[in-house]
Amino acid sequence: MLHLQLDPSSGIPIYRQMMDQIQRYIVLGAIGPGDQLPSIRALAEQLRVNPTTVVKAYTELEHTGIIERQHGRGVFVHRQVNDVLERRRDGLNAVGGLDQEATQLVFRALELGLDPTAVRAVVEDAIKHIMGGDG
Amino acid sequence: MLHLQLDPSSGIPIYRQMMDQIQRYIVLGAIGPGDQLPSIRALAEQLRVNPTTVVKAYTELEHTGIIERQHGRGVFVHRQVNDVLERRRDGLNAVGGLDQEATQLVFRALELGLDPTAVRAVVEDAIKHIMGGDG
Amino acid sequence: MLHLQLDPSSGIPIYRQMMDQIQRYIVLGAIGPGDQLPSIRALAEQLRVNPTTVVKAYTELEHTGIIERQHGRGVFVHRQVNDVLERRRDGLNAVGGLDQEATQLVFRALELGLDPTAVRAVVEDAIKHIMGGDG
Amino acid sequence: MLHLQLDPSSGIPIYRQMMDQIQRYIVLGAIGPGDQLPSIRALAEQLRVNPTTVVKAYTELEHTGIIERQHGRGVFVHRQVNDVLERRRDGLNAVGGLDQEATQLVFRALELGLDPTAVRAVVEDAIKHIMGGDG
DNA sequence: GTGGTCTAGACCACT
DNA sequence: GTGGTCTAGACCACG
Repeated sequence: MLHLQLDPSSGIPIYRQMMDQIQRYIVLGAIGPGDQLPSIRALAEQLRVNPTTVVKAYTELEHTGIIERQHGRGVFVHRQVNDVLERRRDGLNAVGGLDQEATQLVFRALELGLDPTAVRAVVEDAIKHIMGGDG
Repeated sequence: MLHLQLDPSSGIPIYRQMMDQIQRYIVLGAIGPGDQLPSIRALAEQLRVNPTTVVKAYTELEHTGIIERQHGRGVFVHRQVNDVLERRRDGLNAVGGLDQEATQLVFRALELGLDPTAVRAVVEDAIKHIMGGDG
Repeated sequence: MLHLQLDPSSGIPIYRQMMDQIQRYIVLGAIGPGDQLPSIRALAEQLRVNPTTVVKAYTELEHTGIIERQHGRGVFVHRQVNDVLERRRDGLNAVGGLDQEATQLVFRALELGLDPTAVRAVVEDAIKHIMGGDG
Repeated sequence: MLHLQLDPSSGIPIYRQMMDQIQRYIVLGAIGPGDQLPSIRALAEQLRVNPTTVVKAYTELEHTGIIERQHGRGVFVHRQVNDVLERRRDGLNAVGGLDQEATQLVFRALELGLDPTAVRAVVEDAIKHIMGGDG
């Protein structure tokens, strides 16, 4: 059962929040290649969001090759999803790995008035949250 | 002389880019409490953007308590800006405005096959890189 | 149906008049937490003002925590609006209740050359105007 | 010695704050007809404001007949200031520039959970406090 | 000179 | 449909 946590007032588009979280389930192995995802209608009802929002999230994920929609059958994790992730791994490495994102994070922290120690704490929290509490 | 670098095609609103960079100047100490900022018109001209866009950036920064606008006189770094930053430091440790970004970072790391220790190292490098280079 | 009365020649900015009146509707309980407010375009049309003026009123009200804007969905009375009003109540009490404002009012009256009886009359009018269910 | 208290960040124009307070001194009898007021230059220096701001305050007060400027001699409380105040008393009872302020006061009271009777009491206290304590 | 407000209208993003 | 951003330009108010 796919459980997504949405925050309409976060400033991040709902369809984006959905995409990110579905991707994470896949990366963490909670769902794998060929697994079926909830129907648009079901997910929309469950999350109390507009069906078109689900459509947008699924469409974007399909464009990236993460999922595949089969007419009349449903939505599934793409059978070659691991290839996609693999290719992405290489792509990120080519650009220089996570350095840029980490730098960005630290800058954002400074802009918010946090000091380095606070940044480390936030990162630790994220690590704990992801590695420890997965479904 | 405040120099801002704008990227109109980044997807990030121009006023947001301005806010972030001005905040950054303040956090890094390039400008301090009471210092005057460029006038709306001057900054608009310099950056080749519409004055109302500058107004929006300044207005939002004023709402956060970072700057202070004085009708007929100009725009200034708020005299109690350090109090504001201090309060943020305390307040945002619990609320975690950076949580999502940090989570994103860790997930990207997972996609790359890195472990938590490697993430910490990357973040440390970023901190050193940024904090070590100030005058 | 939210009915706002604007006076363009009052010297008070239109967006400020809108803010004040919407706030009053909420304080008086005419609209409550979660209720939807008129769309920007609808309100602009109804009041014959520019949509950006409505945007400004709504933006400021959002900053105070009174309302909540949801991209693509609409504008709503903030679900925790009562918390905001509560905090404001406390704030006013901390500063010394209404004494300061009342004193200010009487002083202003003196500056205008009014005597105490006239002040009482003005206050009575305000009470009648608000409590008496104005059109 | 005229002592004015200015708050540049109150939102109220500085020249207006000056006008209000000078008027208040006169209404309360601290200074009377024919008394000399500080020179523009002296007042500007004392209050650390732009001389043109003092000029504006004095000019506006002169237009209302509250003060008179005598070329080369200085600025004085108008010798017929009491006539002006008298005329106002008669004329402005109906117009009431205080309506909005009174309305604000009543609304704040509502936010505090006070009823109309309590508002009247607060206003009475303010009147007593001001009228009772004059020289 | 400064900032404050408002208009008219375009184009984009989200639900 | 909704809100979000940006432009161009006018006019007003303040110091």
